[in-house]
Amino acid sequence: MTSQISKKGLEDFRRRQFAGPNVVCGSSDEILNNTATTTGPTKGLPDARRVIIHFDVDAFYAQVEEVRDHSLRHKPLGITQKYLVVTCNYLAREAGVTKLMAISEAKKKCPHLILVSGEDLTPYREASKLIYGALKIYGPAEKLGMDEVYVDVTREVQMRIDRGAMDNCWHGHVHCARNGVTSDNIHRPMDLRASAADPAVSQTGGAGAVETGCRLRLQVGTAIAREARAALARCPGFRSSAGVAHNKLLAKLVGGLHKPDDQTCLPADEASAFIAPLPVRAMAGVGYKTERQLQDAQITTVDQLRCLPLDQLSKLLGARVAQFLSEAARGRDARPVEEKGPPQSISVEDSFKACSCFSKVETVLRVLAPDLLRRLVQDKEEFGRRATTLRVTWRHQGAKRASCSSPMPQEVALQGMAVAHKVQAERPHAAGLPEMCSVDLRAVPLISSRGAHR
DNA sequence: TCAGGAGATAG
DNA sequence: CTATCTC
Ligand SMILES: Nc1ccn([C@H]2C[C@H](O)[C@@H](COP(=O)(O)OP(=O)(O)OP(=O)(O)O)O2)c(=O)n1
Repeated sequence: MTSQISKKGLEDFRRRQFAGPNVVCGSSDEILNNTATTTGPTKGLPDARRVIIHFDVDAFYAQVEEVRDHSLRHKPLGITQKYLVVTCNYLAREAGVTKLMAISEAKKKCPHLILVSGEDLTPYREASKLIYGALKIYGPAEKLGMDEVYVDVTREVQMRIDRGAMDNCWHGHVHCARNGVTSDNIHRPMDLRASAADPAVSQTGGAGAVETGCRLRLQVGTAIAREARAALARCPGFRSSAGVAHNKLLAKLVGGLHKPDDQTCLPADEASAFIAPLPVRAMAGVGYKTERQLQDAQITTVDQLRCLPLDQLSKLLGARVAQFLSEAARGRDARPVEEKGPPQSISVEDSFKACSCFSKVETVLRVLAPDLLRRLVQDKEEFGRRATTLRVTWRHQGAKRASCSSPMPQEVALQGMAVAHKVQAERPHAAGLPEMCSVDLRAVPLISSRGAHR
């Protein structure tokens, strides 16, 4: 009910500043005290010894289009899918356009907004590969979606320290929790921004005291992040933001604080005060449902989460989520950076004005099926894999999605139609019944066929 | 979740 | 298969 981070008014403005580190409980140095160890590439190292960088390309689709067509640069640009501006460049954002805004609204905010269709994701997938390739040279890398990459640079950091290849400089911003953070879009509390910096406490890089131990490791991490972002800007040609911290959770949380085209480091002793005032929804993993459940228990911020005993949290959210959140609320996150390899499924989907006539569904399937098959052929050429199962998912207006699977058929479109007919036959034919408004074809799992590669 | 489109993972 | 979450 109350205390939505999305409410209006003064009280909310204050809350939206997430600034006051009025930590209710928990010490301020959980991370340094943490003795948990991780598995994977840096297995055996205490959490605080890792150096993790989270990279996020700014306004990804928009930058891809700007690189493809230089005439789009220096103009407000929106990328569309159906009637949505799915993302836009930062010139458009200055004019008030936001991610996932309706085209009509975006045009009102910014009449000169240039629109480019982003319905074909192929160029973005290609760009994504280049980005990943450029970043993975710094250490084990994990791709999240198309434009984000975690890199565990612990070894690279250690190597530089061993060689004495340090410059004793902090690169980019070093976050100070006293400066607080906000969210520029009230509907997106996960997109954090640093509040106006207090010059007395803010730090924007440069040299200072000679650092040692964990601080030195992070400092070297900021040099690596700067180099990597410079490389990205030169070769594939994308500006990006980055977060440098001791684990994935914190690196991602601070990574966007000085977006666009800048980086932020979070020293271990700032972590607790930094996350305490954040809304729980800011943490990746806390979505719509979890936020609501926590709200029902009067929990909206991370420090409130800290105060709830684990067993009570488990009853609310289940043991797994509770365990993760309990750690996360204290700034701890032992999840390793994992190299995932190629995707395990390929899907194509289209939505349309609700329609029960089969001709529409058939028309859509006759486009989707060849699209899917093309991508499967490409995947086979690239990775020597094939799919065993076809899953058809559909949605009726106002209803939840439903799906059914079958062995991968010869004729994908025909299988889709068969499913559509079966679904229709099983529905009562009452007038005014909601009609189908989206279909999705998914090939899964993608497994190596014998004699592949090589 | 008001939308579009893709992918992962838990139960 | 469904629910939830992510970008
Ligand atoms: N619900 C979503 C979220 C993201 N994307 C796509 C469009 C984005 O360009 C890309 C990356 O998502 P981000 O959330 O990182 O957003 P941007 O990179 O566009 O902008 P920002 O500079 O805020 O990171 O993924 C999408 O299609 N649908």
